[in-house]
Amino acid sequence: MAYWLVKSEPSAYSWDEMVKDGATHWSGVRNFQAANNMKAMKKGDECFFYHSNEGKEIVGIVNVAKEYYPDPTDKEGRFGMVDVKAAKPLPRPVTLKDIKATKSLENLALVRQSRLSVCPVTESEWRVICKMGGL
DNA sequence: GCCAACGTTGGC
DNA sequence: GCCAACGTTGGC
Repeated sequence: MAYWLVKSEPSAYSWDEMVKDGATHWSGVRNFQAANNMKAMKKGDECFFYHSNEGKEIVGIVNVAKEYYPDPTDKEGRFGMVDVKAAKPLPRPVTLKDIKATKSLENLALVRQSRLSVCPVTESEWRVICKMGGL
């Protein structure tokens, strides 16, 4: 079991929409590093759902429902996507500010590489954030 | 709205 | 294969 963090701008696709849809195609990623991370995802892996730009907080958890396959929105055919389904919300959203103030999360990929839209989370980081989020 | 960081593109 | 120019992301 591996852990990840995926970002979305609420104005583009928010957690509320994610919950309403139940499941969605995580399409539109056009960054090789992010795509490589998606390639490494296995069915059942858990991902934090992070709101960038507005909110700047982790609001929920989604599961990988389908592993990496071609993204039909990429005409070049170079990138792929995964399917994710909504799992559960965090009782208390964990903000970027909280994360930055937490010593054990200083190496979180989200903090170190703020532009990477799909990044890995270690098991210990996962546990720390879950605890902060009230799970 | 600004700007820093960084990935990508394209000329050489 | 290097590197400058450019575009985009995302925090502030």
